Amino acid sequence: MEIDLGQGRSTDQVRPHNLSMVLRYLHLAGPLSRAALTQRTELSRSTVATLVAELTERGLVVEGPPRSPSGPGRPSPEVRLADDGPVVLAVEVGVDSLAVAIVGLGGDVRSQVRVDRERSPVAAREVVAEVHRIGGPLLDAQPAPLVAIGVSIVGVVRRTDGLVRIAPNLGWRDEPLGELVAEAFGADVPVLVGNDADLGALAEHQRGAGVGLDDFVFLCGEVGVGGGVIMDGRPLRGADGYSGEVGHVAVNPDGRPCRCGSRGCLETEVGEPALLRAAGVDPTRGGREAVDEVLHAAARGDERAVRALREIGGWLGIGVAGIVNIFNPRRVVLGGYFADIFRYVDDQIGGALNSRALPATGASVEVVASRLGAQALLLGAAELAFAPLLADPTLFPGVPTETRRAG
Amino acid sequence: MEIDLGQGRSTDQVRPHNLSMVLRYLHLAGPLSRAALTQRTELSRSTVATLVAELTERGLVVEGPPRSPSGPGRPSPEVRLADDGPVVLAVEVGVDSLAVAIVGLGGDVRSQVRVDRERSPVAAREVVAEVHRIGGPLLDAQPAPLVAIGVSIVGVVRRTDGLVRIAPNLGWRDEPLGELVAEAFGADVPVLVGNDADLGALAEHQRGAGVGLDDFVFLCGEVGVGGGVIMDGRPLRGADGYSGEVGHVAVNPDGRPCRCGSRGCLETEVGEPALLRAAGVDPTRGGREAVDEVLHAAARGDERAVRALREIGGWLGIGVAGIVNIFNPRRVVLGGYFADIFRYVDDQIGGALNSRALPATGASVEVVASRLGAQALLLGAAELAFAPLLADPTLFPGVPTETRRAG
DNA sequence: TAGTTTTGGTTTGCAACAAAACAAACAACG
DNA sequence: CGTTGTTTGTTTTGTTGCAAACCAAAACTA
Repeated sequence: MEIDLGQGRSTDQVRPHNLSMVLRYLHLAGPLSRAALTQRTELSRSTVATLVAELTERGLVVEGPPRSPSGPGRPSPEVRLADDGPVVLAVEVGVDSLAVAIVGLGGDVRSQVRVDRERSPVAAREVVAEVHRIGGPLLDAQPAPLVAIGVSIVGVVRRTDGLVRIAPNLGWRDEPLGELVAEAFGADVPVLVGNDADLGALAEHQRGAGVGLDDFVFLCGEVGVGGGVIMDGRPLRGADGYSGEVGHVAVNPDGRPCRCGSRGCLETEVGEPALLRAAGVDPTRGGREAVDEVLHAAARGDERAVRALREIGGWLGIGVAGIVNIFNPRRVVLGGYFADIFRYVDDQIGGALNSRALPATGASVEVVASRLGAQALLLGAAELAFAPLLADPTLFPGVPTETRRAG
Repeated sequence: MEIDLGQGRSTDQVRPHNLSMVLRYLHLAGPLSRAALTQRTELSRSTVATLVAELTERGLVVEGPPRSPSGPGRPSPEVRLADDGPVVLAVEVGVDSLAVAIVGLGGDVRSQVRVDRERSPVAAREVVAEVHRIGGPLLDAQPAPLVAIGVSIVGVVRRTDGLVRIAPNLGWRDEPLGELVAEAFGADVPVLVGNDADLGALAEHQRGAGVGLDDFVFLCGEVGVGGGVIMDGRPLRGADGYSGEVGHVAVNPDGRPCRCGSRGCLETEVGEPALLRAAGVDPTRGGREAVDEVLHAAARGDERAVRALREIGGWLGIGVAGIVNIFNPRRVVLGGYFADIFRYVDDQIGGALNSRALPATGASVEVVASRLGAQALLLGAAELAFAPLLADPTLFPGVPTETRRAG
């Protein structure tokens, strides 16, 4: 029961912190003049100069000529992320597809491959082999230094070690996905694994519909329903990293039984199979085309499709209202197939919020569709992989030039 | 859409941070030798010496003789919080009672008064007048400098300004409670208002059943059900501060209608009135005696009381399981009247967790009763009031001795 | 009483940022 | 086309705050 309040701070932790801040501004806001950096960081000009110099020396940023239309006064050189800076490998293991991408700082997707997948259980080793088959060439084809691998997975991931505790749609239990990936790529870089909805939230927070918001929830509709929560500007994790699993919020007392043992969970009522079933499409087909079929039918005015969407929208609204009551987010971002059906269910979600959310909480929330769409998970995986470097840019370049305090 | 990553850090922000850390260690862990402080903070001896010297000069701590049974080596003087250091006024506006206390650093309750209250709507001004009537003498009777007033209220509080948006049990809507209290006491100190469950969580985290845990949920049973959530060591707030309002999680599809417009909410199924009604006690009576009556009856083996407790336990278990799924806490702490009935409902909550919580999440959680009991809310209010001072001890003593950077 | 251990106190050194003074680069204006 | 004003980069100097090293002090141990 030792109380641990963390460590005291010494002067030499100031520098990494400030380096991190400058790098993160460039990472999120894009190229900025040195003058703009001094303004944003509220540091002095001399300090920003030394910080940029150090980042330049480390090969993370470059200073270019000032942007053309400058005002009066001496123009300030533009600082931007180096083209030959570090990259990460982002991997997305989804229900319907596998994707791999090379991503640089600033969310810059250098190359990308996506392949379809059968919607059936597969061994983890097979998936990893396939990932390596399509990802290997990408890695070989690019010269920039790889610093980490980030993996997004449709499943529940333990925070401490990245173990995939359960991934129902893949038929996995307790698969050490990170280790398998590291092994396959023979890479001596860290491999970080995250839940897809958590990573979607991360990506939307930084480059999507959650930019500038400290408190929002990302809701990801697939076969199941995943949730990723950002509170106070930081991902909600929980004791083991399972926080934000909102797929099993109860929405329909008379609903179908759920694999969690309950009945009428959000997941069973608004997962993709529920929509297809309601619309009279074979739910075992699944995938984007099946959903598109329903949407097209609805656009044509097909009665059954419209009714199906309305039904899903109703339950989704109830679920969103519950989530809003619990988390009090500023915004709810709908991703996965929810983004596709959003314009058909928007009104109903609004209605549910009006009738079921607590007045104070419901009034201040906004529901929108994902802005990153299919890219969200890959970008989130990249973000996960870049996180350590962004938190302490002195980790790069990798070869430690001097002894560093353990952390 | 300006991205704000906060400010860069300069060397002179290091000192306040380290002062804060030392003070918080003493605040939470009690008296510590200087040697122990160097160990915990991982700072050098010389730094700790100057930090303690500054805190001593500010009148926050004192150095006393070493504790008697010391080992070999030069004994290290014991540093403890100053007896004549700052105090706060803690106010608790509950359903059944009002309480006021003078609290020093370290959670030291110097004096305290509690009076019963009728369970009926009252004007905010009347409540505040009563608080002043019982709290004024306490303030007059103690010499230490008052630095803030903290108020716990059974209601939903807006974070930005402490406005009480709604307090159903008091019949309040949009009452500027903080302003009223400040006015009544004519005090020129800040008045901070917080939701009771949030403050209970804060108190349990620091001095109760949540000590040392980074992730836990405090569930407070009264007429309604409030929730306070600590995640990653910090209170969950949400966009407006309404986060953690778990009273309206759906637990019973066939339950009674709730004032929120839904039906079978956690609050309607396990609030105090639900227990009394199930046990055949007049629910309008309410209060501790009524609950005690049920508990005594159950202890005697009274069939109806036992069944009532089992019924409540069942719904509470379902609610807890839902909350556990969403937040993945390490522990759930039951406060308010839940603490009193805990030993009767323990098993059922465990059963519900087994059957309804997701395996990974449910396995790592523990449900316990509050350790602070009736003191929790007052201590939480005190903690709220002390928070600014603990975060930056240079705020004390109040008279600014030199210009300080705005922030 | 002498040796060992641990800590407090003091001095010295270093890292990092701020502030001030100066130089450079541009726009606007006459 | 030169002058003036504005803004920024650069260099120098000063300050803050922590660590490390050394010595002295205060206990225990034999």
